[in-house]
Formats: sequence, C-alpha cells, structure tokens
Amino acid sequence: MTKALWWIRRDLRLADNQTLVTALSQADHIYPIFILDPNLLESAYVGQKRLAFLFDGLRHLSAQLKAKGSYLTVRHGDVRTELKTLLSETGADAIYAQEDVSPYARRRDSHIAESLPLRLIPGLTVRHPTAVLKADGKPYTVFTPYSRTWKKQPLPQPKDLLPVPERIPTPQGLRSLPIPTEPALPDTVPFPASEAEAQKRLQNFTGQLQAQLHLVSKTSKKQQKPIYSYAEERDRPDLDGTSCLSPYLRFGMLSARQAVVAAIEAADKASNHPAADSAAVWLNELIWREFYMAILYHFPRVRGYSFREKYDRLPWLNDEADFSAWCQGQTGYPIVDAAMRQLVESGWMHNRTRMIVASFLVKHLLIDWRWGERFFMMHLVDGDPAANNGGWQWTAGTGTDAAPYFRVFNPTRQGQKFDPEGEYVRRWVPELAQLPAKFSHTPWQMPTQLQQKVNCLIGRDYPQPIVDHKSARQRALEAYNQVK
DNA sequence: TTTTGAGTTGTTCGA
DNA sequence: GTCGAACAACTCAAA
Repeated sequence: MTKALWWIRRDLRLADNQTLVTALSQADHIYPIFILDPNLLESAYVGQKRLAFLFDGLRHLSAQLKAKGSYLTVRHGDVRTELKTLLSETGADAIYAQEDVSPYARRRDSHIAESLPLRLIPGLTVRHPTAVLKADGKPYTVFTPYSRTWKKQPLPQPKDLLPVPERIPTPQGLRSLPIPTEPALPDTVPFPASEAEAQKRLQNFTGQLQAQLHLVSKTSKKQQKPIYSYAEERDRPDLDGTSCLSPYLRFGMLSARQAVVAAIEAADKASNHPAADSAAVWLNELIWREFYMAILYHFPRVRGYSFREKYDRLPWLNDEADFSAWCQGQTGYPIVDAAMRQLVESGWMHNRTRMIVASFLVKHLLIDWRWGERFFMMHLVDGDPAANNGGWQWTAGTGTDAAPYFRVFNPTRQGQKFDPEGEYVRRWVPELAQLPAKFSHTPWQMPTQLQQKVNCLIGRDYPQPIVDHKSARQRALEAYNQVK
C-alpha cells in the first residue's frame, strides 16, 4: 500500500484540485496536512483577519474531509522538520503540494525538495508563469500583449474541471493539533470561509456553478447576473458590482480554472450581446491576477524594490503623522477615509478605492509605496503578495506597465464620479452620514451653518484635508521629475 | 537589426 | 457645460 501526504497551502478545496487528484492517482492512502509555519504566523505581512479567514477555512475543509472518510492533520513548527516527522509517522513516500510563486514559498519549497520527496503540482493559476512567454522566450512585462498570448492558448473547458473525489482514504491514527480559534474572524468581515460559499458566490455572480458540492442551485433565471453589468458597475464602490471572490481565490477555496471557465461560459451564453463584453472584462481581471503572479515569479526583486530601478531613488517624505492619518481614515478626503475604514473594518476594499487611496498615499503624501503595501497586507483578507505588489507598483508608477507619473488621482473628482450620491462615504464615515450629496466629497466647503445643522463641524468632528490637492499634486510632479 | 505602433483604470486647461 | 489637447518621453513587443 503506497501512502502520500497532501500538503495543503493555498488550495483549500476538494473540487478541481489537481494536487489532490494527482496524489490520489499515485497513492492508495492520502494524509491531508496543514502546517502552521511560525515564519508566516509571525510575519509583519500576515494580518489577523486573513489568518482568521484561513483558520475558518481549515475548519470547513476538515468537516468536508470527514464526510469523505478522511481527516485533517494540523502541525506547528519548522515545515521541513514537521514534514520529515510526518513521513516517518505515516510511512508515506511522497509529498504533494500545489506550486506557489512567492519568493518565500519558492525558497522554502526548493529547500525542502533537496532532502524530501516533494512533488509540486500546478494549479494556482490557469497558465504557469513559464507558459506565457514572448517569442524570444522571455517573460512579458506589459499586460496587453501578455493577455493576447494568454487568450490564444487553449482555453479550459468545463470538462477539464476535476470532480470532487468520491472518497479520500486516510488511515486513522495521526495526531493533530487543534485548528487555532485565535484570532477569530470579526463579525464585520463579510466573508464566510468555505468552498461552498465560494461556489455560491460564483453562481450568484456568473450564473455558473463549477462544482457539485451538495449545493442546491437556485438559479433565478430572470435576474441578470452581475457579471453582465460588470463593465459598467465594477468601478462603483457604492454598488455591489464586483464578484467579491478575491479571498476565495487567495486561499484556493475556488480554483482559478473554475473562475475562468465560469467567465467563458457566461460570455458564451451572451454571445453577440454587449453583455458578453462585460463577461470578457471580468475574464481580463482574472488574467491580471495571472500576469502579476508571473511578474513575481520571474522578477522576485519587486517584492522589496521598484521594478524599475531608478524609482528606488524617489525622494519620499515618509511623514509618520500623515501615514497615521491615512491608516486611520482621517485625511479629510471622504472617499479616501471611507475606503481606509472599509479596509480596517471589513478586511476588504473596493478595487476603485484601492487605486484612489494608493495614489493618495504615494503621490499626495509622498509616502513610500512599500508602507502602503504592508498596511494592505496586514488588513486584506484577500492579501496576495503578487497582486498587492503589482497594484501598488502600478499606482506608484514604479512597476511594469505602470501608470504615467503625471497621473495623479484627484480624490474629490474620483469621489464625485464613482460615488455620485455619497452613499459609500455615508456607509463608512458616520460623521458624514447626514451631509447632502452635494458636499459628500467636499465637506470643508460647507457653510458653518450647514456644518452645525448636519452635526459635523470641520476640524472638530471631521478633519480638514491634511494636504491641499493642488499643491500636493504639484509637489508630486516635482518629486517624480527628479527621478527622470 | 531596424522600425513601427502601442501602452488599464486621469486631470487640467483653454477654446 | 463640453471637448480635445497636453502632460513626456520611454519602453516594449512584434513585424
């Protein structure tokens, strides 16, 4: 009887799991393992909300495994040591794990592979970072040509999705630590951590169901699925126009392939209608995810430095008080403050406002993008090293295919354009809840009498803007000019 | 090797 | 209020 370990990292699912299916095809018995890595638990980049989401996800996975005749074993400690111990306790002769792209994960895995029988299986992305290359064999650094090549290769089909295994045979007897209950996921975080929840959301968003998990599919056919209005509504933080699937993709409660297949199916069903274009916009976002994973894979230096070296010389001001105001949502710009409070409270931020607050930190306050990157990682449930780094470097203008340096988001204009009624601001900044829409994004312009009436004195109940837009913009342009 | 066309997400200014 | 141009070249990808 051959035995193998299934070392779970960011693939907390039973459906369409290439690693699990490969292990089952190679061994008679499988031990599902999760190792709490002290390096990760103590990292400044690992936030408590994301950790809590992971632990809840493990609890759900553990229950799913029990229903399949298996169980989850949790260990804590140096990963190589723990794996070695598990191999000898079980008599397993192989370890199967989903390949990862982050520099830490790749260093860890190659170190382990030197002495233990580790087999890395693809599946984090639809296309492996080495599968989408230019004609000269080098990686792309511009998104559009990358995406063209990505789309030209054979697309995954529904039949490619791997079913949930009937049974996962695991011999009894392995000792497991309890899954930690601390930190706990706060009630303010609207992401139940399970594979079933991920499928439900995918179904609600695209109309497609990509796994049969004893879910009752209640398809309301009449209702237009959000993916078909995604192109218009995705930029509106006051609406629920996005899929909110990022935390599930982050931990593999949903596979990238399931998401891509759902996007393609939704586009096909709407073929020749403008709605198909909208589904294609969502597919493009999934390709962005793969692009930034490929960038991190081929250019690991981006994790600590600018992709373009000259931008490491940007003259940051790095003012602690400004940074603190940004972190706390006290900048005096409502759209920025609403977004930062949404992040800290809910563990998630709308994509449009991620760009706005990032631009504000980097350009208006001239604070190093790495400070913002770290703060995002500490609070985002979906915090992913590749996507987060890619996004920050794009906004800062330091990355691949980055925003031109003279593009400085105007937080007032952005607010008025994408949150026209001020609903997003009202939801997250209670001090501004009673303001008429006209002043939602310019509270400092309210006459004193109105400030009293709506119970919001600027400078007392809500701050004056900490920087003046026009002069901050000018200052940013001058700072970026120095680098040229 | 050289050349050519193109590049996520904006803002401001002046006509 | 609306519209087009300027912002600034530069690098990348592909023919």
